[in-house]
Amino acid sequence: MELSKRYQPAEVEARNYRLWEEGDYFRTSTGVVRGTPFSIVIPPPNVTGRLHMGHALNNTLQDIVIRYRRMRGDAACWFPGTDHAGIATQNVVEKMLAKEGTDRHALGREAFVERVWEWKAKYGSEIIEQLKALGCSCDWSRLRFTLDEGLSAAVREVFVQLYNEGLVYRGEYLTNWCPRCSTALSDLEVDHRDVDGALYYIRYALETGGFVTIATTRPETMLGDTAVAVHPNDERFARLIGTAAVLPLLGRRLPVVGTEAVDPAFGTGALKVTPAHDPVDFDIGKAQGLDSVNILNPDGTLNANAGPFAGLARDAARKAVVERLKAEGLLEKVEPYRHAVGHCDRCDALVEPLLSTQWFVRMEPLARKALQAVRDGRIEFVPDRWTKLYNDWLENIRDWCISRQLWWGHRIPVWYGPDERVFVARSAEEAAAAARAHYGKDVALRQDEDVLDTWFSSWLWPFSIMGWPEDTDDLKRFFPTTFLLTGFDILFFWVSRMIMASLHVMGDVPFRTVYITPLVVDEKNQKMSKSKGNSVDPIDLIAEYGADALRLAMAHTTGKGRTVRMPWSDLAEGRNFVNKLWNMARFALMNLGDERPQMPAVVTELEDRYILSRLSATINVVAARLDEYSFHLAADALYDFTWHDVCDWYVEMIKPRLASGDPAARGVLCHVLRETVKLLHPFIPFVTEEIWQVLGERPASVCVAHFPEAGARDEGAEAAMRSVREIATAVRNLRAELSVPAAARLDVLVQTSDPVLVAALRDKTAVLSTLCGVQSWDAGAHLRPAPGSARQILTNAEVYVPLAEWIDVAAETKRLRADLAAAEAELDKVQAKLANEQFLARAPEDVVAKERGKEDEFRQKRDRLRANLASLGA
RNA sequence: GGGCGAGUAGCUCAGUUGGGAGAGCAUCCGGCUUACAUCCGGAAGGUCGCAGGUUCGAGUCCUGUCUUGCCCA
Repeated sequence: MELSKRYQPAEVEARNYRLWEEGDYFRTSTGVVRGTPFSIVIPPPNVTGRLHMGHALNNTLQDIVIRYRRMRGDAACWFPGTDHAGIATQNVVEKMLAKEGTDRHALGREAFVERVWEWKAKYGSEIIEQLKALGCSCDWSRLRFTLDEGLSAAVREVFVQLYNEGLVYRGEYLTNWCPRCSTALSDLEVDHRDVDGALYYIRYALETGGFVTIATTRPETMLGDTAVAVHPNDERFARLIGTAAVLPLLGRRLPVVGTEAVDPAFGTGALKVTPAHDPVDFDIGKAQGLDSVNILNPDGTLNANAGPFAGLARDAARKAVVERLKAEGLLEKVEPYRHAVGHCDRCDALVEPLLSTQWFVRMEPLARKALQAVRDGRIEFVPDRWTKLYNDWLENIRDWCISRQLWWGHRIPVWYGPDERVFVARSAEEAAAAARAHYGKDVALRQDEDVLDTWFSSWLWPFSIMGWPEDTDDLKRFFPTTFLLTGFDILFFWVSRMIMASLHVMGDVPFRTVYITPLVVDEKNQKMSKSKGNSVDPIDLIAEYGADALRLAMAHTTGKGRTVRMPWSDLAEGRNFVNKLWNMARFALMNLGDERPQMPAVVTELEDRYILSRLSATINVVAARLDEYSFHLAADALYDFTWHDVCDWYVEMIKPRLASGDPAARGVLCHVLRETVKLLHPFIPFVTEEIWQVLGERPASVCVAHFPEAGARDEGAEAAMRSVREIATAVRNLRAELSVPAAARLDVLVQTSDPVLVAALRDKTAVLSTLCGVQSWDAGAHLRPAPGSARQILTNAEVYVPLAEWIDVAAETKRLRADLAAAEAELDKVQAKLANEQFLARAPEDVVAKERGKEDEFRQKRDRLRANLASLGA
């Protein structure tokens, strides 16, 4: 058998993913009912997207869970798919058109949408391929896209249902408008950031004479002012209420109104009111019955209402307005001012509050059910601190603006009659029929031009992906899903909304457990993003370290914090670990040849008993940690077991037995390798599959093998091994401290009254000799060290090595004195505790007993050290 | 302004109901020992941010405070 000395991930990964696909192992049948259903729906990545570190993290963890469940015998199904991502995708294709020197308007709607589909056909599967490169074991036969016909039908169905229930409505409200994307946005899609701006103080003449000064951060919006507001209790201004001011530059008459919405402490205490362009002003306008003057075109330039400023872009308009005010002596002063400004989530353009007619979802009734589902435990967040954020958001929820002035997405299923009467229907035919019934004849209907917010399809994902509104086998079997894993950045966007939609539409939760992953950040704790230039391409990492290494790094860094640092050192560590495992397998196979020996009927050798006990312990730990989604702890346990227990001690200890062809050692080694490979498979699927294939095990792929079952622990063997390891370490330590040449063979004398240790040492003499470079051992209760022996004092034993030629008595004395000081300090601590009557009275018995045990140990060690110092003449 | 994280070895972080401070990397020393130098053996390194409190006992619980990050307004 020819196995490379170093593990070569690239070739192995491609070959084994092919093996999985050809074996159809990830496909979960609905026909044959086997195992408990365990389902996950993938957070659908954007079709335009490429894999980023967040995906690498999330999908690794999901894959670990699903592979683990599959091996446990559950009917594990991971539903994959992609999201049409309205704005993002449209932006990408528009950019492409711009390069061609054209734009979507020149193309027209139909041709444009056609182009996007072409684009999707060409590039939309890239991210799927990248998920495969990561090793994701999704059931690809169930791959869906949010714009598929079935999922679109779900969108229309829900829209119609909610409309009929009065939960979807149309109205003219102030919405967030992105002039660059030229569409309305929901509140969630606006990113508020503090920016350095200015506060402009502007004088508004009063009809009664004099003027009032107002302060604003957006002077150009004055063109849309329809009032001036002051606080009714503000002595400075109260008398003005009921009078009027004159809007500078345009001369519009502005009533002065009183409202408690004004903060007298901000600016001058007088507020300009622009109902069409500010949320606070909008509310004031409604309450006071003020006019609204919209001064913006959809592209962000000023419209005819801006008078002489019409046609200017926003920033140009601001400059022009400020210049004119200055020229007319109406600009009192300008102060630097830092304030939060809304930016478009997608393109980073400044968002404008704009009065427009949009479709909304009434959220409060949906939110109530969603809160209840988490409150009564039908849905659980891990870590559970996210519950609070979820509750806070839902308790203060605002209606959701769902219409988007885009072409790429689900067209709003609303048709208008000649008299603008609204027909909400699942299809044009259904709308036409409704219109016919209403008008008594066929009329031409016009469908709403807008599309729905992408999230309006994503929030149906857990059931639309299973074929709803059809009544499918998948829905019966896998809905509600078991587990959802995603980042906290879409807790509101997606997770909460799925819960709301599912409870309302399906009458059940969409999933039972939500695991919220940390966010991957860079060395400076900054969020990774392409625009910042600090993002890392996981595909590059896979090329450099291998997919398994990346996965192990992801699992290993995932604690319970809110962020994880880009795990550079874990990547190398993961690569090394995979290579270590690979070489362990290589070594085993070199020894086993073509045989796959059985375990011995009775396991007698200490190290065999030990490794089997450790294997059982590790199986239990890994299963328990995975069941509670503590990925890092599971990874730690695997790492320790494989590297230290198996490679460092077990394999080293059985080398002599393997050399002599001992069947027990061969059988146990084969068993341990097989079980370790299965145990590791969910984390590092590629290398474990490769080893599985070389082993020629059944079943034909490790991904459908049974997860290991823990046997009984053997505490005696574990304890004996601990002692033996301690002795070996003591000898090695002496060699290193005294710079004994590697080739020198030592004679070692272990004085101990522990019969188990004596027996173990006598039993393992040969092995220990190899491990520590020893030629002769003597162990017993009443041994006397030869003069000039170096010594290591352990709790239950003294290790003596005659090393007259390397020993420096002064140095030896110094070392022992340091050990003595440490032992005495520990003893003092324990004795102080035991002298404390409160402690004896109040601490639990087992704790007191443990302290007494420690006192005994430390005293023994101290006495041994004192005696040894005395014998050195110190 | 409100909320939520994080502050433990030089670095990155573990530390599961309060009961002997850990790992990896980096450093230093010694080794190409026949699976692996992506390796093996050994060592050094910490008043657990600070100040109080609860407790027989606090890295762990409570209060305050500082530093830092994120979310919401």
